[in-house]
Amino acid sequence: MSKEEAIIKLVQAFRQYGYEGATLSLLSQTSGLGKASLYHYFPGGKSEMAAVVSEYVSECFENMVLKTLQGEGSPESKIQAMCSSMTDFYNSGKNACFLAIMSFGEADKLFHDRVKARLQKLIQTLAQVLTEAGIESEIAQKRSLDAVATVQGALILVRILDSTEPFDQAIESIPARLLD
Amino acid sequence: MSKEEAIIKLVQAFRQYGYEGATLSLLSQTSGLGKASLYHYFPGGKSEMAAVVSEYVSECFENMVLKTLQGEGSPESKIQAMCSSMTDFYNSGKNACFLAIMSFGEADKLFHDRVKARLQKLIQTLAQVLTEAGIESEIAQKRSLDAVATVQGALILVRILDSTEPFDQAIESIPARLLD
DNA sequence: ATTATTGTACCGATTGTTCGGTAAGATGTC
DNA sequence: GACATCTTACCGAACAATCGGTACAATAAT
Repeated sequence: MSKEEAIIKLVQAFRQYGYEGATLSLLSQTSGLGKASLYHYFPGGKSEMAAVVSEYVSECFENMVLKTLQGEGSPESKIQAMCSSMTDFYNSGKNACFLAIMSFGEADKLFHDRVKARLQKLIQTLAQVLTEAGIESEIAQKRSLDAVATVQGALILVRILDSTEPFDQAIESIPARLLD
Repeated sequence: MSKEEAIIKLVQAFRQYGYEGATLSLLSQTSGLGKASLYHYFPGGKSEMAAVVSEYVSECFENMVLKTLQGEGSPESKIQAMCSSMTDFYNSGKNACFLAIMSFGEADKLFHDRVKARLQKLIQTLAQVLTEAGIESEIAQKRSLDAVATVQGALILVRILDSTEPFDQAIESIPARLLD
């Protein structure tokens, strides 16, 4: 098994159980690798596993979602593309957000700065697109923040309510909410 | 120390560290009670502590927030009152939402149904106020869902970004968003 | 005197982690 | 081509520490 294959399997475990809840034996079980083998790939132990997995997910997010905002095209089409890619990335809301997962308890102490930076980058990138659309910088910032919060909240509601409706609805509302 | 005082102290621990992260020694340390004392008050152990604390927080929420939606008065004033009481309840966003905390990992398995029911009650109560304001039932449902998601998301952003601005902004936007 | 509360010592199980070692393939030496 | 060497991938077993939980005696309160 390659390291990347291992990482992909670990993503699921951390997403579902959180940092504290994802025990080594669970990670071993989920990945199909023995505990000692996990330490072969991640000498830094559990925190390195979470860090590497976090990095991997962030790269996926950048390639799948952020990239749609940075290319050519009208702001409207970019935002539409972002909504579409977000639906894929979060699997219609069934995937919890890794940043949110890593903002609790021990994980927060370990990764707070990195998580914060990643979220700021998302908000800033989104706000940039809005200014391209002629929206004043301060308002663009506010709307980006609002959009990100709405999606984050929707991800929580999906998990609690056992329905993807909150996510679908949130995504649907994003374009109009950002561009007025 | 009375049981209620103990509960109040336990709230902080669960809120900050989550269910899995709140170890018994941490709960003992935070509450100032020895393990034996904790088991005296909560014979069911950690899961009972979480359940009782969860119940306590929910009652607080009902008395502080939901009650403002159920009394007399215009829908506008009720919603304004809800926003105000929510700001108190969540301490301007610095307090994480207990329902969200309890929707992860092991806690989700233990309390999923109860958490789901509480959230549904909030959404339904809010939608009820909107229908009083003459808004069509289906739209009322959607807007309530959206408002709750926005607040939930804002609570996450506050924690990650170390700023209460997302929460303040979310609360500020709620009345207009609900009543058009 | 009785009940409620608590500190201490302990339990088995599980935590994250490390060690020693195996199997296989690549690499080098002759 | 044959042998030794080295790296990579992996695992079973054990480590100290901590987990959630219990038993019981001591203390405090009534």
